[in-house]
Amino acid sequence: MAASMREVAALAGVSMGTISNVLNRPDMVSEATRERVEAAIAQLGFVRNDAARQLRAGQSRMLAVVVLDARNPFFLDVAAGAESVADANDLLMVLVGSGESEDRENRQLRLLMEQRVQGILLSPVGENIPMLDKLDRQGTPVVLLDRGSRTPGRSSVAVDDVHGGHLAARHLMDLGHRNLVFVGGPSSIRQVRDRRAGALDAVADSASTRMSTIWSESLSIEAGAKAAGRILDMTDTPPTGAVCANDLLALGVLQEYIQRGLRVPDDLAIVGYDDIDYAAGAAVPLTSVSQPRAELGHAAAELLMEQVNSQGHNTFRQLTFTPSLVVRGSTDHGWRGARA
Amino acid sequence: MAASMREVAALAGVSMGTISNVLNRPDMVSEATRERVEAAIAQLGFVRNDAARQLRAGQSRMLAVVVLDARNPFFLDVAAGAESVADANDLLMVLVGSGESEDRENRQLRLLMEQRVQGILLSPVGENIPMLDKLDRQGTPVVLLDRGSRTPGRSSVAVDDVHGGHLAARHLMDLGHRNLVFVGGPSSIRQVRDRRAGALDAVADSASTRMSTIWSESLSIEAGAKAAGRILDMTDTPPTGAVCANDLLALGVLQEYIQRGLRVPDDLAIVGYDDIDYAAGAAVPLTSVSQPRAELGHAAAELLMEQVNSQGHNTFRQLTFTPSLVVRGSTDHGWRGARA
DNA sequence: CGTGTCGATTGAAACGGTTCATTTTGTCCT
DNA sequence: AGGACAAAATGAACCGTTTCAATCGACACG
Repeated sequence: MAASMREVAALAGVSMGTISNVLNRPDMVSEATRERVEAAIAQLGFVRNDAARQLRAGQSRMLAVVVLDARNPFFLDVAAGAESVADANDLLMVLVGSGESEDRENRQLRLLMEQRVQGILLSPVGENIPMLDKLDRQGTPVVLLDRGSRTPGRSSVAVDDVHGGHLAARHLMDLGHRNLVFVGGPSSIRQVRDRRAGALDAVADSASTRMSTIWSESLSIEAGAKAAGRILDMTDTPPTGAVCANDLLALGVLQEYIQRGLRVPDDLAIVGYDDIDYAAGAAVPLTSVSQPRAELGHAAAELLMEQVNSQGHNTFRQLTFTPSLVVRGSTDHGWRGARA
Repeated sequence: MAASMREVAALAGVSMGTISNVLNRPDMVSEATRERVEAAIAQLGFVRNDAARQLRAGQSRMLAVVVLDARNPFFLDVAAGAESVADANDLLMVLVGSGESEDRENRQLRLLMEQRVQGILLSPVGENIPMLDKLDRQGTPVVLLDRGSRTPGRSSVAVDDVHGGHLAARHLMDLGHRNLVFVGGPSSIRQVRDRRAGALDAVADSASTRMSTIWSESLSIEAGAKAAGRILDMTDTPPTGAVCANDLLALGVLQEYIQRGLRVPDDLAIVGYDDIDYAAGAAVPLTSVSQPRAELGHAAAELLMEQVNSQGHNTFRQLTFTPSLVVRGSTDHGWRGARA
């Protein structure tokens, strides 16, 4: 059913080599021949078989982004950043979600390895990834996303989560809050630990400021709503400001407060993390620590292409981005947002 | 660098055919040989080259989902439904976002065609897709997502948007609203037109009910906020209920109302469409028309596998799902949601 | 001891492109 | 007309796997 190069060659009355030249180095072919070949291609509806091409070339024209949670808007924005690089190199960028399961992640990485993808941008589920060794032996470049890598033989792109946590807590302290609470979890996630550490660090600057921690089960809206209930139970020293490990948690806390007729930021000032689009769109727009999402993806993809192109003597690099704070209504009572 | 089957065969002291059998039909080889081969595979870190495999087999082990907007939670849920089918068939499901650009869609479809993917689930940007002809000629199965197809020679999975629109308007009418407004756009999008038509149909049942339309530029939160301003400008016959073409618009309207100190549903009852997770998480949880998102993806993937497996005499089918209404606080004042 | 059977293994031919050394064609100059 | 040289086109080897007819070895039976 699918026409092959051989048939195109027969129809156009040329050799297969010429067809290949028309496809890959058009200027090496005379005008007349090229037109004849192109007509034949159109007539037969020929589509180049990339399997055969990559069998010879040794690698495919795909770049894969494997993320922890394909539904988290943060990762989607990161992927969008990577896509611009893929476009520029005429590669197909493909998004694969591991759905927080290590088994799935392994299976998907295996399949991608078998595809001989050009490279993988990986935001891993767990701390140590046995599959990485296999990928290395196989020669598939990998760049770690959103996680600093300790090993020098690997490129990674990350955001300084400690600094981000610091910014969030500092902002609340600058507004006069002296009794803070950190909402996040599970503690097995590195990002959560780092952000908390940063906040604690900021709090340590002021002798009069305290920060407690509420460990949530996950990083979802529901977990945030539950956490709000536990904040309200802290009647002896009620917090006036909350630092949340991500925006979904923050949205959950916000929702629960409003549901109970309380006011934000009057009763509780809330800072989120990631600055996802839904943060600005909340009923009380969320102050959030903003990560350069697209730039993150872009930089990671660039590092990947660097590895792809520098066969042999790779230069690995660890990039760290700096987050910034976006102030909105959930902390600043007088805030009037600019509307796009 | 990457070990090939030939090397494994040499190390294990068997022929390539045997290696292939160990990989694909393990029970055809003797225990002793299999163990020897497996040891060799492990030692060399051999990974099967799918390019060569698919060159022989004629198709790859990938299934692609190409969606209009990879950031819309609705499509992500649909993709998750399709993924379960991919898993069951040991296929790699891959998500590709066309970012609402027809050029990109074309480019990506071309690259996928070259990959000889098993099939494509497509939620197209425009109304007519020239690339479909090429895919057909090439023999790549395609199932249209979220859009009924008029042509009998093609499978599709869609939701009855007219019915959904009807449900939304009917619900508001049942609550006593007699002055409605539909918010949606651009009108070039089929889903928007169908949902509006359904709502108009419901309104036609009651002589005392009216519905006007506000055409928005896009289906985003920002567009919803703008639309809210225009609703508030309708001072002669102020609407008391709004039917929105999707949840993002509804969230925008909601946000703007609350921002201005108005109350939902008291000042305006709002119905959204899609029932994305953020709908339930809004400050005033959104009543929404719920589509069976995961089932949609699941069914579409099943239809695709059907086409893949029934070489030759394909039986195409057009499936239509029925949406349902989920009532929450944005229309029902007395609503007290169950919290998970 | 020959013969038949059956499971395990082999070896070589595909699959559809790309590549590159080689041959053919075309042009220009003397 | 002949020779030199560049441009254009050729054709066969190669990439790594799968497949299948052919072969091998072991064992049972007459």
